Amino acid sequence: MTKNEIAERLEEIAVLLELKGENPFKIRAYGAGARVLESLETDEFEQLVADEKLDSIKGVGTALAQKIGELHATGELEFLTELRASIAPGLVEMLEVPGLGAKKIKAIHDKLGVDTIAGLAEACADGRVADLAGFGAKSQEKIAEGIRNREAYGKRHLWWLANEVAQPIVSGLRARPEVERAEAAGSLRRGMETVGDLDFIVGSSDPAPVMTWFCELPEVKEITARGETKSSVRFESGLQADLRIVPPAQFVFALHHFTGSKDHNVAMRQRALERGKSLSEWGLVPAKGDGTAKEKAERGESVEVADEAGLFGELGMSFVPPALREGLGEIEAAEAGELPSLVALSDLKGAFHNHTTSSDGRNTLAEMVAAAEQRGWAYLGIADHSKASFQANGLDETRLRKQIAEIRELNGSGRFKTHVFAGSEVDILTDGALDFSDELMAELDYVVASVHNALTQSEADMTKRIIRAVENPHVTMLGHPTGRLLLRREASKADLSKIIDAAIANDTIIELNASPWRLDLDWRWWRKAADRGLICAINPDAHECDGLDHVAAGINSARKGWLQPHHILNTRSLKDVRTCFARKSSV
DNA sequence: GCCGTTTTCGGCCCGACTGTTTTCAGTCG
Repeated sequence: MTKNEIAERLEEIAVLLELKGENPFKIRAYGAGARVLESLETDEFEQLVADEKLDSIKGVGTALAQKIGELHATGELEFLTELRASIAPGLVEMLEVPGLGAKKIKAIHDKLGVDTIAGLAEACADGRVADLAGFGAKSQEKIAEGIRNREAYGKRHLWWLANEVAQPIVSGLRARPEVERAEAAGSLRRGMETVGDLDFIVGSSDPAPVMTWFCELPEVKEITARGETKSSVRFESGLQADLRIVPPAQFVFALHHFTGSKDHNVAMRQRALERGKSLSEWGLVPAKGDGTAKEKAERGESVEVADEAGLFGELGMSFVPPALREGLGEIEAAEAGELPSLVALSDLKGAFHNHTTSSDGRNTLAEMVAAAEQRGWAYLGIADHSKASFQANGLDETRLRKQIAEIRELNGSGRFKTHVFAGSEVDILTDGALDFSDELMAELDYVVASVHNALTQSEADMTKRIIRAVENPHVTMLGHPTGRLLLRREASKADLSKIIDAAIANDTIIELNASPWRLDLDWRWWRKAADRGLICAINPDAHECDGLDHVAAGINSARKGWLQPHHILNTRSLKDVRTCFARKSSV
């Protein structure tokens, strides 16, 4: 069993133990074990298993090492099998209902004998839930509502769409006279590919009118909590938003706290404690002394900081950009002054994977180039679909040659300042062969090779198929390597480690497809891959002019992957990109 | 279940809000 599959099993154990009412710290240990496994490189993990050194991993002790070892060797774990058998799957599902946690689910199960969502809905309908100790009419109605809207409430939201909702709210908050500072925090600020809910942090000494303004936004469908300093609302789409208002002096601490991630915060707090201080959303206060952190902060015992850089500085660290705050080594790097200078949107000088009306785009070649010029890009790559993608009106050899000629003519005309590269998004056929001949591909400036069919091949077949394409000397870059569509379609099964190795060995670039629905290759792979020499191309996969702006989503992911400008092809000058393409095509 | 420059036991991050309670447990982030 692979390391990520093992991590999933540990996560499952954590959930099941929670429903059993186990010691919360034991539960946390399983969850922490799962996360630490996910962060390990596969080779590293396999070595540790071979050496029987699993317990040398921080967060993995004797018990977890034994269980991980058993899962790795046999793919099964008796402990888990028994645990599963002892808990009805319906109880696990109930965790998705807002307001229901392990304790309440246990009470419902123990006292009412209910072990399915349907059974719970019935128990709400006939009033049995309200009669339970610790429950009442309101809890019952909330649970019933949660079951009815389970699908919409449980759903995550694409970063891009959530950001479109969030930005006007941030602007609206900042425009209010009572508001000194306002930011969107949470996973949105960290640039995660999907977002569970929105978190707004406001610094103000007069919170009441701000709270009212927020709760009365026209798009609010329901107010799920309303207090003096915190309110939660739900929008029509099911997206939930929280507003927290703190005194201006505490704004930076609250912003940092609610930006997260949880792992990052835990590490930051531990670091503060090592220095005799306690960090919370209220401030950075001495760990010793009377009262809670909040009380100390209110007595003025917190250090004062003007911004987050000041907060990190107090803990002897350089500023950690929100994108890196995932608890994946950023604390250590910041302490050592070894944080990367992350790539920024302004570093991009163009992009390579874009479509026109020749295949399935909505704008013509000239319109797309004009849009690139408007954005100040030095170059734009056109890579329309190849003939195998007939559903996308892919170009055959004749139409492609005609397009190449058009592009050469456009470049020669001097009509646009933006240079156009003639490329193609060539289908990787089922067996790994390419949809165009080597001769035709040699006529292009570059080739993006992508998989568009037979996405459900076995891992072995898909890996072999993609590697064969990556090894073709005419393939400049691999497009959307896993084919995933966020929240809609799972990634294809493939051994990405092997594919990355093959790309590095063959001087082939891998795309970070910046379409907000794809963000593929996922940011979690990039840090180590780039360290080993993999070059990235951030490509919007634009199907219309405005689609070029999706590079911003790609930049978010690239930053999360610790990428710097020199890791990314499209930060290079026109001249350098030409050199890179020429080297590849002269092979 | 994990961890240790207070090391083999006793901690483990912490606060807001809700609902059901009369002082707090549960959920959430």
